Amino acid sequence: MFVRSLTAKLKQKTSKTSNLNYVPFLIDILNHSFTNSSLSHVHFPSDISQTNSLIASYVRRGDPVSALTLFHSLRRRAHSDVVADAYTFTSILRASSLLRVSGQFGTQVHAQMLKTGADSGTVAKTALLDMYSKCGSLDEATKVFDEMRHRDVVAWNALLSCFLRCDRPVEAFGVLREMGRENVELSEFTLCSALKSCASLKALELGRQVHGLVVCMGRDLVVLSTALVDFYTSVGCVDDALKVFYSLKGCWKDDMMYNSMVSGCVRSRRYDEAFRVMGFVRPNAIALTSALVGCSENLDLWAGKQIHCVAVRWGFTFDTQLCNALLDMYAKCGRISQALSVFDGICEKDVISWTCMIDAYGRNGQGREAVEVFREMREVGSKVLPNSVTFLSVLSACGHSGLVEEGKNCFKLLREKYGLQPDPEHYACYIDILGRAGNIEEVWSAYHNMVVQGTRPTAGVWVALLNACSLNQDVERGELAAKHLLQLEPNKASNIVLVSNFYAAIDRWDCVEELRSIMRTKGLAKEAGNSWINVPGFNRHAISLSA
DNA sequence: ATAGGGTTAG
Repeated sequence: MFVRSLTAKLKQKTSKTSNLNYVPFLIDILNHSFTNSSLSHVHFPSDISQTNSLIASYVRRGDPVSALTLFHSLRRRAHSDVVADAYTFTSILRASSLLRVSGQFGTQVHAQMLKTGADSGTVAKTALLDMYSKCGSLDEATKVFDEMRHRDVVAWNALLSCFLRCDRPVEAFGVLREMGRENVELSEFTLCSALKSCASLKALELGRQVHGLVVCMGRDLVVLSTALVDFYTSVGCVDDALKVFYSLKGCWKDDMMYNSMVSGCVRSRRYDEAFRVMGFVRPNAIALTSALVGCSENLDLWAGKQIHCVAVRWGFTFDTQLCNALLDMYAKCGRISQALSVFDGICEKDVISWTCMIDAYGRNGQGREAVEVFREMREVGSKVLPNSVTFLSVLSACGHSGLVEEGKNCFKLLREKYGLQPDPEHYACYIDILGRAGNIEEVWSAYHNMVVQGTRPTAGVWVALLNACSLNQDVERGELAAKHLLQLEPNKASNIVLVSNFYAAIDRWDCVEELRSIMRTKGLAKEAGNSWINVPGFNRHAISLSA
C-alpha cells in the first residue's frame, strides 16, 4: 500500500518539475520492489534503532530499494512511536546516492531532516554534503559545510572530494591549505584526494611531498598506492609509478591497482612494462580497454593487435566497451575493414559502438557509408538513440565527403525528430557543409537561426563562416567573421593563417602581408601537420613527418 | 558520513 501512495505522490511531483530524468526510474524500481523485495516477508521492527540497523544493513548489502521502501513505511506510520532520526536519514541519503536519484529526492529528505531537527549533527551534515556533492549541486554542498559548527576530518574530506568530483582541483587545493591552517589532522582519505588534485594539475613536486606523507603514514594501503601510481603516470613519471607498484609487497594488489598501472604504462607507450604487469594476473576487460585507448592515441596498430589477441584469448570479445575501444583503435589506425568486422561482431551495440563506426567511415572519407550506418542505426529502432556526438560524427562525415543533402537532412533530424538542441559545434559543421556547396545565403541564414535560438557563436563557428566566405567571395561578411574570430582568439596562429587565406582569396595581398608581419612580431608559427607511417622492421614506432 | 581504475567528435 505505502509503495502505491508514494509512487502516486512522485508522479504528481514529476508533472510539475523539470527533473524528469530520474524520478520515473525511481517509480519503476519501487513498483518492481513492491512485488520482488525481500521486504514482503519482513515484519517491521517496532523501535527506531532496530529499524535503523535494518535500513543500514540493506544499504551495506547494496539493496537501496529495500532501504527506501522501509523508510517510506516509517513515514506512513508517523502516528506510532517509531520516528526517523539522524541515523535513519544518513543511511537513506546514502541509499539515494546509490540509486543516483539523489537530486530531487535528496532535497526532500533534507527538508524532512530540517523539520525534525535531525540535520544538526556533524555526521548528518556530512551525509548531506556528500549527497549534494554526488548529484552535482556544488553550491548546496558548500552551504551545508558552512553551516557546520564542528568540522571533523571526515567533513573536510567530504568537501575535498566534492570539489574533485566536479573537476575543480584548484579549489581542492584551497581546501587543503585551509585544513592546514585549521590544524586538521590529515587522514588517508585526505592524502588520496590530495594526490588526485596533484594528478589533475600535474603538480609533480607537490605530489612528491604528498608521497612523503603517505610513507610517513607507514601503512601499505592499496588504495593510496593506486592513487600514487595514477599520479605518477599522469605526470609522465612511469618509473616512479612502477617503483610504487613493485614496492607494494605486504599487501594484496587488486584489479584497480593493476588497471591503473597498465593504463599508465600504455599511455606512455611502455608496452613491455604494461604486458609484464598484465602477466601477473588474469587480464581483465578494463585493463585491456584502457590499453586499447592508449594504442589509439598513439596510433600504434602493432600493440593494438597484440591486445586484440589477448582479448580473444581470454574471451573478452563480448564486452561492448572493450569492443568499442577496439573498433576505435582500428579506425584511428586506418584499418577500416577490421573496424567494421569488430563492429559487426558486437552483439549488444550501444550508442558509442554506432558513433564510433560512423566516425570511422567519416574520418576515412567514406561519407556515404557513414550516412548508411546512421540510417541503419535509426532503423534498428528504438533501442539505441543517437546522441549529440553521433550527430556531430554524421555531420562531419557529410562535410568531409561533400554530402550536402544528407547533411541538411541530418541537421533537420537532430532538432525535429530527436528534439536535441544543436551545439555550436553542430552549427560549425553544418555551416561548413553549406559553404562548401556554395550556398552562402543558406550559410548566413543558418548563422542567424543559431543566434535566434540563443546559441552563442564560438571560435569554431567563426572559422566555418570565414571559410565559407573565402570560398564564396563574400567580402563584407567575411571581414566581419574575421574580426570576431580574432577578437575571440587573437593569439592562435591557425586563426591568423585562416584570416590571411581569406584576404588572399579576395585578392587583398596588402592585408595578407600585414597579417604575416603581425605573426612575426607576436612570434607565432603555425603548428606543423603530422602524418604517421609505420616502417617495416620498426613497426612498433610510428614516425612523425612534419609537413 | 569521506578515498583509487574503462568507451564516443574536433
